[in-house]
Amino acid sequence: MRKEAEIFEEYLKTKKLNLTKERKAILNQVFATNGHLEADEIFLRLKKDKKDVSRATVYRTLGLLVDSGLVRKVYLGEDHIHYEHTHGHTHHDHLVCIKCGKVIEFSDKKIEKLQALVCQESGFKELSHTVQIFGYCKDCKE
Amino acid sequence: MRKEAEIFEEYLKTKKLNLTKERKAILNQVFATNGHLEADEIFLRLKKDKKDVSRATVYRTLGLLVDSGLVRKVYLGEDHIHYEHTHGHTHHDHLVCIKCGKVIEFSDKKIEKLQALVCQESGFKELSHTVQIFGYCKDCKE
DNA sequence: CCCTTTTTGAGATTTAGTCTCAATCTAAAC
DNA sequence: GTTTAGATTGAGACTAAATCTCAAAAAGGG
Ligand SMILES: [Mn+2]
Ligand SMILES: [Mn+2]
Ligand SMILES: [Zn+2]
Ligand SMILES: [Zn+2]
Repeated sequence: MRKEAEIFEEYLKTKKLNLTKERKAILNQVFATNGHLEADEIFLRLKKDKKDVSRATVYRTLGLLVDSGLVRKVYLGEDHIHYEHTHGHTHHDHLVCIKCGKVIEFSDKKIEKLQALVCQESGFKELSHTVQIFGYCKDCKE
Repeated sequence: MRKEAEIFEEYLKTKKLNLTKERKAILNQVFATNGHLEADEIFLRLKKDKKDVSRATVYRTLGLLVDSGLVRKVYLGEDHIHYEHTHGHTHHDHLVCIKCGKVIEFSDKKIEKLQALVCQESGFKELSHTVQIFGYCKDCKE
């Protein structure tokens, strides 16, 4: 498994961009966190760590990380986007509890295969997908 | 197939709310449109039709329509929500072309069944789900 | 060192959506 | 038909996510 900083730097090079200390700090913060992060959380954590970076740079860098394929956006039914790193994880999708907010990850090869089939039938070239199932988790249903 | 206004009125009654002319205008606008609407589009169309309704009322009523089950929110990868009416349609999900913006609808019973199975295994009670597949449509891929 | 390009941060801006509140409407009770 | 409590609305203030602007700073290649 190659290190994510290495991959990111390589990606940046192809765009003639540099891996600055700000970008590295954001990368590290994203990969230090398991689960689903919001942009502002990254901004605030870096501030606490005295690795201050502006909000603009956080958003700009998240965009680069998504483009590089190391990170993806996740829509969890809220009014803002979450991010999760994908490097070193198998692809998965989400069950979202609308009561307690818990997010359960699942992956299902069969579903993925059928989705690929749907795309094939439409002549559609898939780049990514997201599946969200909203409802009540085990603890919240009744 | 029961008329949507009837269903909406019934739903409103259970909440001790009335089907006002503003709510009716919004309902009509939503059901007059096939495809995916944004809140502001509804606001502007009503303005053009001289059936002026405030933005606040549009958002408030869309919330009621979603709660009533006649309409659902659709996330298409943009920074705002789309709405589509569900009454009289079979459930479907979406392929979204990231180049031309086209949205292709699909439905697949097998996928739905497998999703239900995933929920069952997690003890999760599904209320709704959305699947979005992003990529290039037939005309845009190459 | 010079020169060009990249990068950044502060803060302004945009935009979706929500909230407030006073005025108006509704409907049921009298 | 009057009264009255509750529902409804619109204008515009407000919030929050995300983007944009632009001048200053940093980096990189000679
Ligand atoms: Mn996840
Ligand atoms: Mn649709
Ligand atoms: Zn829960
Ligand atoms: Zn297309």
